[in-house]
Amino acid sequence: MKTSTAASSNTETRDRLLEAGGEVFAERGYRNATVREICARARANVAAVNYHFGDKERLYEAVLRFADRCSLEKYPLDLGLRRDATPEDRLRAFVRSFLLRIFDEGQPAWHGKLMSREMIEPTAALDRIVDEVIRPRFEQLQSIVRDLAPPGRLSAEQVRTCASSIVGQCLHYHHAQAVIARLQPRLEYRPKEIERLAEHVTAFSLGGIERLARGGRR
Amino acid sequence: MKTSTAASSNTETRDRLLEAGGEVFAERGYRNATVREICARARANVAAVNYHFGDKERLYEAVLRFADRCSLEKYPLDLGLRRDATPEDRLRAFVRSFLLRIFDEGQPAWHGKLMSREMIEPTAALDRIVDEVIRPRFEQLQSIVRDLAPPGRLSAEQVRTCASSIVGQCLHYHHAQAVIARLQPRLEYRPKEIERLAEHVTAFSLGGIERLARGGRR
DNA sequence: TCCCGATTCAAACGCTTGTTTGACACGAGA
DNA sequence: TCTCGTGTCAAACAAGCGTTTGAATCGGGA
Repeated sequence: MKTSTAASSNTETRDRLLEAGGEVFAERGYRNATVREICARARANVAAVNYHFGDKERLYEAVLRFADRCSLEKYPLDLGLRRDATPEDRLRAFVRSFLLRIFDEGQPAWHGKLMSREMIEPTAALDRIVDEVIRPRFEQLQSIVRDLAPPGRLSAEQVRTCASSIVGQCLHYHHAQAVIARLQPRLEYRPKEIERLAEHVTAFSLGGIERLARGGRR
Repeated sequence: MKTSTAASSNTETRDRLLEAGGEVFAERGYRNATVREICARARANVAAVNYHFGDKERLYEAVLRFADRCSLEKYPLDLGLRRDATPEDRLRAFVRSFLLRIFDEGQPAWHGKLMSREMIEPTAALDRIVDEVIRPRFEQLQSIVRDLAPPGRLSAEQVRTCASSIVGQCLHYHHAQAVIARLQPRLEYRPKEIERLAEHVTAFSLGGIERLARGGRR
């Protein structure tokens, strides 16, 4: 029966597997995550994944969809801005939201980490993720970039590479954490540092777009 | 005996293992690379790695050192510039060299790929790599950034984050290849495209530094 | 009370991994 | 010619992986 009974300790096993799966997949990536560790964290038997989801891959897909739902609630696509926000504010909000999602340690902390994992170590789920999650956000960023330059000053390719440059900067701080920590010890990613980072990436990118819109070499 | 004999088919097994190891480690990362595939590509027995290097990890270390040596020959630290090159030219040369190393398909094509792997999926070798390879290049980039702004206009932290932004942009095009290919089909990384990419990253970053050096928000 | 479907569990399966083993081949030095 | 060190090889090993199995457990409806 689906109704919660005394047999299941509070939350259903299925839900605990989704939660534990999110954690472990985000930490280790799909391939290096083990079903055994996920089940251990969910306080479930090794066979639980296969019983509830079929196999490891379909658990992963379920985790991704679950993460999407949670994340869209917490970080809506409109970034919580008013319709008449300036392009500059929209860029700032985009970058802030991006960084917060990646470094989030809160409830479903792992959505951003799962996405950034998937970008560098793709699985069979990548096609769907690109279509449903990444492309919409990327289009949104491109439209912000377009609005930041006088009309017609940036080619379609320039808009695209600018957007890539912005995304690349944000992801770098997460991917290369191990290296950055060694290059600059005693750096922590507390909320305050993330705000400074967001401010830096925003300003740096505004400068980059500005210069490209100015055209030519100098 | 070390002297080449009729028994070894042309190049020594040890050398072929280094070469094959470089390829496979660069393609799959340390963990997902298998000794069996490396040995197969090197046309050697499965036991060859353990005989010549002790274990997989020490083969990896040997591959890294080997790659370092090859790479330093092809891409010298001075970037082949004259002493009186402008900071702008030095940045352009740095970015170009960085991208070429990552996308290189030539002889020891895998040095850049190995480094970029190590940054996002560190192994026990990371500490040494940061000290001997990454930190020197990063200091070099920071000094370029400093020279691009009027003296005293950028804080030490700003110089550091600018350098990170530049590195992040370059690495992104490599790490996120799978996603970028889906966002923009029929994109190839031929030498010509890499030059355009280098020009973009350079210009974008010059704009970013410029704006930050100008100070304040706008 | 009995039975049934849903769920959990320990144990095992088949596979891949890195590593070890012992036999074998071969050129050089005595 | 015999011996020895170096290198190669097929085969096996132990450990870890995802998955399967068949029995045990439990509540609710007949």
